Amino acid sequence: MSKNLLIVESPAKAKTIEKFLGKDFAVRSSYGHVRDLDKGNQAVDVKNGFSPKYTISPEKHKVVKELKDWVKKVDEVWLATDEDREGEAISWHLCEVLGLDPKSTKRIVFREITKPAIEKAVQQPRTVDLNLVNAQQARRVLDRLVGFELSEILWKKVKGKLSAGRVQSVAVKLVVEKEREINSFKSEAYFKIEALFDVKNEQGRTVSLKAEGTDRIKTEMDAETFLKKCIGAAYKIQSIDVKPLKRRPTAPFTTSTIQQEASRKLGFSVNRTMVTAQKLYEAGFITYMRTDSINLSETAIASISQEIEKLFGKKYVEVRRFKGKSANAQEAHEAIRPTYIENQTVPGDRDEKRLYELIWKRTIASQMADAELEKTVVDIGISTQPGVSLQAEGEVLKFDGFLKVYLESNDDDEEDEAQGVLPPLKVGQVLPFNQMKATERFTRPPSRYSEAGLVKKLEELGIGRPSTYAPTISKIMEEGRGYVVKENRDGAPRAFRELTLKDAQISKKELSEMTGVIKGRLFPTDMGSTVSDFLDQHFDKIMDYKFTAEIEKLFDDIAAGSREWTEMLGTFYWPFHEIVEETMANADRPTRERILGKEEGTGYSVLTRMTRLGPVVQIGTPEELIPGEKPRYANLKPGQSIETIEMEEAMKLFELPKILGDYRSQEVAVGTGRYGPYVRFGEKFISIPKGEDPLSVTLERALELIEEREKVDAPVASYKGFPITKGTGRFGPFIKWNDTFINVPKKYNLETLTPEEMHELIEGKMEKEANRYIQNWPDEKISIENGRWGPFIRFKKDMLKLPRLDGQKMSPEDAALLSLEDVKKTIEEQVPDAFAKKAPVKKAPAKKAAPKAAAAKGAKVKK
DNA sequence: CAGTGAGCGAGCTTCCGCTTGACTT
Repeated sequence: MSKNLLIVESPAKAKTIEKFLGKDFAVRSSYGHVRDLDKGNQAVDVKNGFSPKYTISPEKHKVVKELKDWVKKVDEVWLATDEDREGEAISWHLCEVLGLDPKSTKRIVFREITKPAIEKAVQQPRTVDLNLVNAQQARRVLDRLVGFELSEILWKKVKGKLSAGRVQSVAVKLVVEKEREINSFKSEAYFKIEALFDVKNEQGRTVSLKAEGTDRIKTEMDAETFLKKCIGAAYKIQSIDVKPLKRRPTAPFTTSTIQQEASRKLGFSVNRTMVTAQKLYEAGFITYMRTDSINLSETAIASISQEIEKLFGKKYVEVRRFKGKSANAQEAHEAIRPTYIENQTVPGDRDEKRLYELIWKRTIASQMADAELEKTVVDIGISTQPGVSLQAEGEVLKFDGFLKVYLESNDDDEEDEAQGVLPPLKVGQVLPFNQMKATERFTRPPSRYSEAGLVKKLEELGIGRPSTYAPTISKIMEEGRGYVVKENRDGAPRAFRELTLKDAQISKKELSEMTGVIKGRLFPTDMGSTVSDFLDQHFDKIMDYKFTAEIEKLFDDIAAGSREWTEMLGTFYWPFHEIVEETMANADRPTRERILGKEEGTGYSVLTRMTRLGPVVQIGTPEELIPGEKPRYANLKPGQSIETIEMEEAMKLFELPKILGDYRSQEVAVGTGRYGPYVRFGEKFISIPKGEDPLSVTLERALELIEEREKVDAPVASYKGFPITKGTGRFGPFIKWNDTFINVPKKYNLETLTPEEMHELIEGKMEKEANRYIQNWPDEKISIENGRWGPFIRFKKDMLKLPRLDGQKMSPEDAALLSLEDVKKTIEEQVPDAFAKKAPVKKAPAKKAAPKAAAAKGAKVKK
């Protein structure tokens, strides 16, 4: 029987430490916080010194019970939660819950999970630092008060279920402000000079030497003048400047930097990065992944150096100890690194392998020598234009150092052409001219945040913690909340001019390039900018980027014992609360009206407006309309914003949907919906091909589309009673059966496909999915399938349980016999409203008001 | 894949930080 119980936060950590400490210690985990403020609105008694009401989190009851049992069994309990504010609080909450005395229970800390570090920690126990605990309580209570009171204002003034908080609201504001910066950015055109000379290289072959003008030229006329002056000029090398250059590796990963690099190099979302890292951590391959520290343990540094020496040789080793510089770092852990640096790869899925490789390389590189380069700048004079020169640049890698394994990538895809080696050149050398170009370029607006880019910015501002970066990003993009959306945008072609001087002739060309292609960047929605502006207007202090940093200083004072936590809360809360009350009572609902113009014919105003249901364009105001007439509304389409939409675009929203006519006594209409422009034929929707303007679709064209579709939908054969259809889609020719698309391999001809061949294809596909397929109801998106643990119901994208037979799980055979009705009933038990076409809107007449409700009604005073 | 759009009504929603839950492809 163990004499000691040691409690840490993470179960994976517990496992490792148990090995280090031997059989006198049982090591268990708290799984993070075990208690939190009560869920409801009464958890903080503001009038009573902000006294907080804590409860054990429902999902932690089991953990707490197990820990209690352990406490009874052992002689001594050691609290070994993380060495930061939250960790200290967890220890204190554990004392409270487990009935331990915080003044005498042993508290130990270590920043690295290594045997010496833990043995040393056990030699130096202290007790729980109540000042630090109070700093955490202040943080927790402040976040609750700010979050709930701001959210409640939004419910009243904007829309229910919205949320606001110290972290998320600032994150949204960053995205909103970036968008405004981009919208107000005026791109300027300029001309860039690039000349090519014919020079001999070391092997005597003629190669091109590229040189660029040092200044931007403003207009086409100036560019032409420049080129004209160059006709017949001599180009002589005036100077050659050779400079040694060093590049040093970046620090090992933190949560924020791994998110950025995995985003740039692997295209991972921050969530995918964290999920993958968690798996690697649980498997014991990497150290803890939620960290703000760039520090490596001494044992790690030693083994990394050894590994580098083994792999690349001694001269590649350079021991580095990185110093943290992030605003709000608490550094309770190490940087993210492989636990065993000898493992260059690990088992696991593709994501795990790739992320691990990235971590391994970054860690190795961080302890490697600088890369040494030699940068050459050649200055070339133009005989006809004294004072003006061209520059050629070259870079030679003298020693690769850490570049042997790792190069950090850049977020902004600036044209960072690799500069190569220059041919041999001498000062005074005259260069044979080949050609010169003046190309039109454009200044670029700032780029929108990627998920990881936003995390980086938040970290710089000291807002949020490693464990919350990914959840915060998800939160502001959440369905229903939708302050921010991640989007791709197709680019648009842009014309640019190019002037070329060759053989003493100047020629002009107009070319085209794609511009504005966007992949996975964050855009604010109109709800996002509305809420952000509203909060900014009334709560500028909390929306200030410096707010967190300022209160962090006060939390530090509390932690140092020089400030009382409830006093700090009082100083903050009461003025804040006064603004809350004032805003609740008097602030206008933000409608964000913007007049776009007058409608032709009626003369009614056309304006944008924010409604409870989202952003709209409205025609006609109550003052203009004749009594009984209602304003007309149109919803904005994805990608449009009430902030930027203009008259012409706005009026188009009212042109669709449009009825084109009748065909076979069914209505034919054209419109544009959530999934893009469509032609509707009776109940059937047919997508209009990409690039075709729905407004230009005539009845004739619509019938074409309908017939095309009918050809695809017309059954050409059947299998097991279900029709087979065929067509050509995005991925080539297919046949479709029972809602399943089956690709037609090249050896078949789609046109002449026989029913037998189709059956062959279907059976082939089914064989592949034999394990999955049992029964399928195509129209209902319901199927019964066979999973690893037996049969289950797939309903849309959900996987649901099957009913039990005599308390037993159903066999696949039994499951296959179920009728659609039985299955639907089972689904309804698990997913309420699963088959409700539309939620019943009309409610039963209001119940008699309960006395309490009546009192509340009377108490509410309208401004 | 359209229509709703104001405000009320009754009772719901909401914060930030720590952790890993878990029955399925």
